[in-house]
Amino acid sequence: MKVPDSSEPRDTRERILAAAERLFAADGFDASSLRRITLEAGVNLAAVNYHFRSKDGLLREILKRRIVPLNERRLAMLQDFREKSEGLPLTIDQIFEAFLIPLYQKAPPAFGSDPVFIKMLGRVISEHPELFRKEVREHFHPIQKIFLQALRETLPEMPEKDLLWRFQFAVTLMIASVNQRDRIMSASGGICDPDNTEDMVLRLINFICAGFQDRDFVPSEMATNPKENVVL
Amino acid sequence: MKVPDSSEPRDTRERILAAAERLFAADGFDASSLRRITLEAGVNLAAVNYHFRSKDGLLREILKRRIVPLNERRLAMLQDFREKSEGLPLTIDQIFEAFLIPLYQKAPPAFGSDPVFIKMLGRVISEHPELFRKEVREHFHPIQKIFLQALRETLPEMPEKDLLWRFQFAVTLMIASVNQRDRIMSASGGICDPDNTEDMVLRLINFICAGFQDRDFVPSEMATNPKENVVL
DNA sequence: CATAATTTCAAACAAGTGTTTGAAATGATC
DNA sequence: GATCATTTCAAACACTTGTTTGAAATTATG
Repeated sequence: MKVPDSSEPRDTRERILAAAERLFAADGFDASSLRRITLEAGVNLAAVNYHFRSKDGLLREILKRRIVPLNERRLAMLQDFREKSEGLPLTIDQIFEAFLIPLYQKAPPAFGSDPVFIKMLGRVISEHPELFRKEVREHFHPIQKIFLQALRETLPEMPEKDLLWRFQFAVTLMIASVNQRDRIMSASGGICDPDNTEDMVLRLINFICAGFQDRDFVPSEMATNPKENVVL
Repeated sequence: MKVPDSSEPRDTRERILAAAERLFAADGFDASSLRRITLEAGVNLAAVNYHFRSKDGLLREILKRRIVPLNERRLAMLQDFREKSEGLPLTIDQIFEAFLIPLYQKAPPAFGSDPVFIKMLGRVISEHPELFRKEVREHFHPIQKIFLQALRETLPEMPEKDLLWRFQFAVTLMIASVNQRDRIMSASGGICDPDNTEDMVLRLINFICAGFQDRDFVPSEMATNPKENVVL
């Protein structure tokens, strides 16, 4: 063993998964070489291909390990709210609390105070959207369906397309807020601190729920008929 | 010349810039090799290093070319609104129309119907946040300051920190909506179509402006005191 | 037209990538 | 304790990357 703190005997797989998740989140998928991952994990280079077939296989394994318990926590929280409200439709706040908060919780086993998984998710989604289309279809779509149904019960008068768009904006913002934490921090002059996860997620829920409120928005003529030759 | 449609004589620089911007937007910075870029541009491989010093230099040149006219269009639109409203504070809708719409316009010279630049921006921001920190400081921060000031005039009673956070959410969502267009399309079953740029940007403005409306949000006990050992 | 500066080009360079290999080490099983 | 399967390891493989080189072609200048 190369690493000094090698305690457990047969944890090669786990060490690789932990190091890879952390590096993917910090530097992205392509930028995290297998040599770097195996070095940080304290295992041999060939171990990744032995245990996970390929680098892609390693990513898929990380995803599988995280998504299932994440969605269980989401559904449990939604169920708790349902029991409390006894038949009445949930509030938008409750729906998005159940949808967002589990994402920003430390996933066991924890690798630090960061919500590493969603950070990794954001990076890989924008870097290699095709790499886990299958996992998205298999694990995210069913959950999304459940939460969309809850939203429909709460907002029965909202047109389907409006509801869908706003929900997609919510998911997009949810992912990107973690992904762009550096930009947020620097652009706000350090006043907005995405590392204060609890503060950020509550503000996020508040912003998203406000976005579901109806308002009468009439785009200006400049928006619909932009002048000059630049067309929208 | 390798390319069949070589018409103009000394446009090597422009051809590289155009091909690179398109490829960076479509596949990301790392995934777009100089060989691919120069092949699509119909120029020699070494031309990039000759004209732009390095691959990083090429990216910086693209950024410089786009950001300046973009911000000019933003300020012009803001000024138009100011003249129309004669001293009165602008509406939130007007502020974000001026901030967002120029971003989604085709930038001249146009390479297609896509708003290529913001797509590229989103990819590079999440892939290499450090690569254009300087450009952000130099060109984005001043603009942001102007629009934040306008928001402050419109919402004088909102606490500074709340205003800043919501503005950062707006910027984050603005970038990510283009960046995650594939995910949005697939997750909504094709109902939400980000390629319909005009529709998306109007919905985006509506969603963002709603997020600036005040509402009384009290996080549930589950949000502030999550049960079990998973801490926020 | 000759000379000088600029630009293009094919070729090679050094470094890094994911993956494979086959032998050594370790583990479990009888 | 011998036999078998599993796991580890150093080394090499085939490939791609951004960059450099020095000569050829082109353009501009006197």
